[in-house]
Formats: sequence, C-alpha cells, structure tokens
Amino acid sequence: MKIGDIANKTGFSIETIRFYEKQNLVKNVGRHINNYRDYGDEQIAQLVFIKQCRNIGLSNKEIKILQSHLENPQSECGEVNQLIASALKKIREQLKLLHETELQLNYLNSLCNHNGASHECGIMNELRTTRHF
Amino acid sequence: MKIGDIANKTGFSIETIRFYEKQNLVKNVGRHINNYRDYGDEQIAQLVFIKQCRNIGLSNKEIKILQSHLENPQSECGEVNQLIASALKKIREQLKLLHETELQLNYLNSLCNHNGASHECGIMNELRTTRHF
DNA sequence: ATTGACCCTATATTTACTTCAGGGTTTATA
DNA sequence: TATAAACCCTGAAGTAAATATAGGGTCAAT
Repeated sequence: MKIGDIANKTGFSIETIRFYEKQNLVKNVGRHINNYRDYGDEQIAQLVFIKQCRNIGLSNKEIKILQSHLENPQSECGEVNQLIASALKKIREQLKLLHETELQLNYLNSLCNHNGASHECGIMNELRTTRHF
Repeated sequence: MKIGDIANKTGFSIETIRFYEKQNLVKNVGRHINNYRDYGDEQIAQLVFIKQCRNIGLSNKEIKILQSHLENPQSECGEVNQLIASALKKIREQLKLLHETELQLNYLNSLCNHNGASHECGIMNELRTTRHF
C-alpha cells in the first residue's frame, strides 16, 4: 500500500505519516523497488493506535511509552494507569481554565457590538483596565 | 526599574519580557548607562494589557492588532468585536472537544487500577481496539 | 511523448517561549 | 579589598507537532 492510500484510510496527511516515521512512531515501513514507501496492516494498526492516543490528548512522547507496553505485553501496566490518570488531571485543569476564559470572553463580547472609535469601545476599555495587581 | 523588578511586578519571567520586546509587544524600553533595560509605567501597562489578552487565549499576533487599536483611539472597533467573537467561537469548540476527551479519559481510567501485565490491562486493550473505521 | 497525479529528500517555518553558552555589573560580605 | 552571590547582557539553539516549500524522480494514460 502506498502512502496516499494509507493516508486516506487513516485520515492522517501524507506529511504527518512521514513525520511519524521519522519520529519512530510508525515502524517497519517497507519500500517498493522504486523507493516508494510500502505499508501494510501493521502500520495501519500503529496509526489507529496513534489516533486513539491523540484523541485523548496524549503527546507523541506519551504515545511512545504506551507503544512500549504494546510491544512488551508482560510489562507492568502501572505506568499506563498513571499516565492516563495524569492526562485526566491535566485535561480537567485545562477545562477549568477554558471555562473561565469562555466566561470572560462572553462578558467582553457583550460590551460592544457597534463599530465606533476604539477608545469608546467597551471591549478595549475593559482590556485596558488593570486587574490582578 | 530593572527587568527583575518588572518581572516580579507583572508575573512574567525575565526571559519572556525580553522575548516580548524582541517581538515588539513591549515597546519604548529605555536603557541605563550600564546597558541594563529600564522600565517604567508605560511598560507595566503594556504587560498588564498583554496578560489580560493572554488570559482570554489570544495569540501574540492578535494582541498586536488590539495594541494598534489602543494606539489609534480613532480607529473603528469593528475588528476588535470580530476578534473577540471569533476567539469565543474557538474557545467553545475547544471546550466541546476537551469535554469529549475528558469523558473518554475518564472511561479509560475506570478500566484498570491494578499493576498487572500490560496485555491484560483494560486501558491497553481499549486503546488497541480499532474505532472510527 | 507529454501531462497529471503520485512519490522522494532535505530544509525551513510556525507559536510562544525556554534554555544555554559565554560574558559583563553590582551588591553584600569577609 | 577581595571575592562571591546575585543580577544583567547578547545571540543562538531547543521544544512540540506538525506544515510547507524547493527541487526532483516515477507512473499511468492519452
């Protein structure tokens, strides 16, 4: 299978797939006689796994750790548990921050809806105001 | 005021403040005879403004646009309104995604809480499973 | 034989900083 | 007075996770 085919199948761009190979997230990629990359089921499985991991916000570094557990089925999975728990914690912190951001943006958004001079703009006046000091 | 002082006052790191100057987000920085940077109220106001903007998730590029409205009080604020509305939209999209991520992570987190072999780990088994295909 | 759709490598760009290497300056202490 | 700790400086490189670009080879069909 050529790179364009697996890109279609997995939803990653061609460039991203080549990038993942360089990063050693996609492995054992074969080559045709003409030097085109050659992919099979193994690489599809790898990319599916990567997609699952990215969907839950894991970094490429963390994905490599999980891959090592895939490759060593006898390894103890405590590290996996920790990684997921810590990811969950981070996501919850981000959610909290984003939620506050939404409130503030929503408030700003309500402060001006005309097109006048900037110095009379409710949004600009609010942003100009000193806080947290 | 030296860079360490304004860093303390504003909560930005020294390096970040120098970086902002290089990016022209902090302007008109003076110099002492010994070549140390010299800050005053103008720079404090600039950094406070930057902090407000970063708190609502704006990029440095967007901050520059807002700064140009500060500097040109007669400019029409329609651009400001649009920028905030679009930021709000982006934040809401991010929130939605993050919320889904939290659900999935929470689910994964429930699938294993022991330290056994990875191939028997509920989390790993779930991640190994193909989806969306 | 040539056009369009693919594929290749290597390098540069992006964002928003952070870190590092290699040095000067100032202040406090012994 | 010496020296060490605590500051400050510049310029370049590193980080994450791709994305884009330049310059060129390959393949299938007309």
